[in-house]
Amino acid sequence: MLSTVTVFPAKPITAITTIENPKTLILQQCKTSKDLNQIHAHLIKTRLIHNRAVTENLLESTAILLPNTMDYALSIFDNIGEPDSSAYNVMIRGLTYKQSPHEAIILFKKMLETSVEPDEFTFPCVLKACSRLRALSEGEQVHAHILKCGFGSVEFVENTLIHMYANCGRVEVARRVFDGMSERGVVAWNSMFSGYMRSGCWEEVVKLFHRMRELGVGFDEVTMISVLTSCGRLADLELGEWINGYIEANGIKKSLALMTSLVDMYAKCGEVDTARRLFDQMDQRDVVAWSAMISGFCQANRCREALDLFNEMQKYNVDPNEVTMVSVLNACAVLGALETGKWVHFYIKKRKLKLTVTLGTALIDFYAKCGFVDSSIEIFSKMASKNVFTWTALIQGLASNGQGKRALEFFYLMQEKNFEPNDVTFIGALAACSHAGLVDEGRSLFVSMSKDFDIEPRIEHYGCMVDILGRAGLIEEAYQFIKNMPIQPNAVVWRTLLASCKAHKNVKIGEESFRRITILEPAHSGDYILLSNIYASVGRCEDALKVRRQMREERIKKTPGCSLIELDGVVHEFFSEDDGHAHLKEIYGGVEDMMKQIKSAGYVPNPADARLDAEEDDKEASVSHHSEKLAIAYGLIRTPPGTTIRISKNLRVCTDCHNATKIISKVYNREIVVRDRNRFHHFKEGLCSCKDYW
DNA sequence: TTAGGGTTAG
Repeated sequence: MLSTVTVFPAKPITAITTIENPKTLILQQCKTSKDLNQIHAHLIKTRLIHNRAVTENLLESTAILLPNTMDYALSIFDNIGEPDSSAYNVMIRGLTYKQSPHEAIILFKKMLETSVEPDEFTFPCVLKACSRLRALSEGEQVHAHILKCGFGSVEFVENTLIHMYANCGRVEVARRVFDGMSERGVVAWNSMFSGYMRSGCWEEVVKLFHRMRELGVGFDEVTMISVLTSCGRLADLELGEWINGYIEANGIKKSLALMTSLVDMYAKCGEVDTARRLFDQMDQRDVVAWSAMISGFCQANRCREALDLFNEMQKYNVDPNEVTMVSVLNACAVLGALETGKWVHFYIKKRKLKLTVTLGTALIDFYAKCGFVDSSIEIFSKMASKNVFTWTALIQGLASNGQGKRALEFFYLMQEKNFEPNDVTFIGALAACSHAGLVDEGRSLFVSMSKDFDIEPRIEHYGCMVDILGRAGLIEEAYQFIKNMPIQPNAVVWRTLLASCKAHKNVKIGEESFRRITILEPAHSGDYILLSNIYASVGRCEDALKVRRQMREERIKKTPGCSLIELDGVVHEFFSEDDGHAHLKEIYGGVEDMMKQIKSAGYVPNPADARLDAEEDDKEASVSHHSEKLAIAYGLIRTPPGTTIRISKNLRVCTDCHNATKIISKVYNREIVVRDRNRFHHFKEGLCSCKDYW
């Protein structure tokens, strides 16, 4: 402190003994560079600066202990006549952590050039610099020096080598170093775990942990955190619970990080309620803990609870960060919670959160899933760094918003920019072809993915191809394509063909597709309806009704239909026959009345549904649910001008909502967004901007 | 020197 410094010159020369002891050094008490200046001046005046121990302590204080004094440290260093390895170590360490790992490596080179022998403390510092820069070739050269200097068996050095190789993406080399160690402490094991985790080799973590246990090596909290994280990724509940049991049995204190890994493990293993119980038990919860729980709900497809928890987090005054927002945006995208998502975007800008690759990608995905693909493109163009996920999210977003050609433009552009498409990118590109009706392009992409990109087509890719051919009306070709598939077609593939048969009125192949579906899995209600609609579309109304009757006789369970409507930033879920939102109906009038109004506005259900309407007792297969949704939408449309009505539907084929939205638009002449599974349709004046429509 | 939460499809 300054008071100490002011009395310092008055002290007799015996003060040197204090100064020479690095641990009790006054220098360490410096808080600002001004304090440092005064001491430095005094050292020069008293010639103590020529004492090596004193100078090195001054250097350590400047380079490591104080912030923003690296340039000062460099000037001191440059004035040391012949710096020894300790002086170099201090500077390399300081540069690595505070200023520039790059300069740290340059300094290490200078050290070798001036023939200063590195010691065992030099290498961990310089390796850390290589790690931070992911400078593999420099790291390898340092490794060579380590061997040359005979420090290859120093555990401390070996641990850092493992870390360096793993961080540079060479986890297999890290493993070789690990295997070659004569003695492995728990840190070596933990470094290896962390290396595998960084490369996403979760199985290897678990395997290595079992090996650790076989060898009877003791493990610590860091080990458990790594293993729990891996259990979550692998959905290995058994091992996760074993660790939890171990913690309980040994009375280990659960730190914040350990608790968070437990919450994360349970949530990722599907035990979200257990995770929530643990989360509620935590006596302190930081942003990581909250984020883990929020993402847990998202991954369990409980997005409403994710958003509720996000609101609760704000009540606890915990500030969300980039990672939190990724999960929140994910939930908003699934729920179609446009207002909430927009608020998140606003918050990111206001709080100047870093637009990381992941966060940017989540934003792109969110806007695209809500049908605002222009906002997706805007974010995409603003992102400083992108990866294959970013490009894929945009391509998929464009494809599912009816902009197939534009999606393909980005698909080719990404390759020009040297981003290699992956298997998911191809799903997006093939979907783009299917929506844009680009059959030949789809065919050649399908061939190219295995030939040029070495990606083995999976069932999803085959499904996309069937969709491309089927939508284009090439039903027979699509059928032959399925029959010639080298892998077993699943119900989804046949269902895709069935839907094409409905669109193109192909009874024969439609019947065959339906038969195949029933062999593979019990047919869904939607399959019966598709088949029934195929019959109805060619005028075979008796057969259409027969299918509906069969459906009822076989008691085919219909998944409860669900609509999501966002009103004033709150997402309301409506289930078929559910009366939970009676208050909304009260506000906007009775459902029955609305039905009448909709019908009087000219709603004409398609022929098969019209017949079903007549069958009063057939509630399961009736159109009433869908009409109810429309009625609610009809009510909500009386919100102020400019309000976008957002209906999300999961069950019906688009023809229904197409008819329906026509009516609403006709009456109110407003833009309406209708969501069909993961695709949004914008309707203006009754016309959908998305050309991809059954 | 080691440790907790995140993105594309289906």
